[in-house]
Amino acid sequence: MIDKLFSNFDNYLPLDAAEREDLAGRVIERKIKRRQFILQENDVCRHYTFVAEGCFKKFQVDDKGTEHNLQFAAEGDWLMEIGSFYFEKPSRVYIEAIEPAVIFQISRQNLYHLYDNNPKFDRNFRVIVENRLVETENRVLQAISSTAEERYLAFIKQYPHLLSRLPNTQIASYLGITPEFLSKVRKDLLKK
Amino acid sequence: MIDKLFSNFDNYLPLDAAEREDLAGRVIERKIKRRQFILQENDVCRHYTFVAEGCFKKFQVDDKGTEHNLQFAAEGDWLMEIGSFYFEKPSRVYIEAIEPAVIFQISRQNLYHLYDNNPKFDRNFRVIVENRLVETENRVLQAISSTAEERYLAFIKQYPHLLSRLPNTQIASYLGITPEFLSKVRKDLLKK
DNA sequence: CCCTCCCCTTAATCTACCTTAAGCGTATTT
DNA sequence: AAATACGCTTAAGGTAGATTAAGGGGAGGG
Repeated sequence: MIDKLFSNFDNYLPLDAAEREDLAGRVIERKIKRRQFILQENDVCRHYTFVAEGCFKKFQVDDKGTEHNLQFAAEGDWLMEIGSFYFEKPSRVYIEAIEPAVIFQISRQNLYHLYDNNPKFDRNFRVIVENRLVETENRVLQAISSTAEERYLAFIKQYPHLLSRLPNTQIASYLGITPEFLSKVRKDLLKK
Repeated sequence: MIDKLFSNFDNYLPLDAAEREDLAGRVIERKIKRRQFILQENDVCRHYTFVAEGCFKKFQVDDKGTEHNLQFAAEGDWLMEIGSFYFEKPSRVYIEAIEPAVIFQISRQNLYHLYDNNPKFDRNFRVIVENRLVETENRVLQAISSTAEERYLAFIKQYPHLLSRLPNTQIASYLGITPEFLSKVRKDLLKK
């Protein structure tokens, strides 16, 4: 299972045998049940999480109790609350498993160890964060400039593998609309 | 003027004399006029930009020709199109000066040189990107969960120094609403 | 295997926000 | 100093999307 973690780095700067060993000694493998939380509001986010199997949602809850999905993460994705992780501040988000999952987690201490001892890790984790930033800026743009229908079509295009695995209520929350309205959007699209 | 660049790093890991010298030799100082572009759509973003004086907007233009502001950057802020910069892809955004400005720019090559030769730069630029990510995720959350009035109030709170310097049309574009509706929001707030 | 809790959908009413159009004041340019 | 462009506002009418309420189907957990 840890091979999935290793091969994730092949997308960036691949790891050699020694680096894989170093990494393997610094991550913890965990099995997570459906609906289990790996981060709750007000807790400090103490790990970078790599998803080897399963699917998570990262979301915030407003004063009315409504959830707002900020990110989905499935196999091969990284997941963290970056502000909480680096500054050890209480998290404002929850991270919850949507499916049974297997993850690898690395602590801040161990991550810094990797950064300090090998520039390749440094570069790799930089690119991981940069990719998240690109994705997130795209979302801001879509949110301020596109209709719900356009955003739904963009979601389908960008995350086809998630479409069949997520209930529409979760997708609606991600798109920033109500499940009822997503239902209407989907119906209107079928007519076309 | 370059002292503003140096002292920006005091927010993270401060630079010593040798590091300042190294950095100074690798940045270019430029004076930018009002309405001048430092990045246009389809050009590759070749620099990280530090704003020492003045103010910029980073925006995207949709098919109807409408501008959508993704970021404002004033004194002490960093500015780049990260996807274009690292992957040398054509930019989808414009960066334009709203006021006459003085900036320092560093090329990818020189930035990598700093990364490779001193972990402190590495760490500093990582934090700069991480902070952008935190800010951008906040914006996504606001966009999908708050009303225009709430977003306007949050903007005032987060960027009070920008409020008096930006025309309301630009703020409206940042908030994802029309100038006419922002005008109404402001009127309604005054009544309260 | 049953029960309960999700999840999806439809439809009516309501509201936040957009569009268009027009008028006015103040910078910027010539 | 005139000309022009730009920014702010108001208001009427229109649309995207929220809210509320209700019913039916399917899956997970006991």
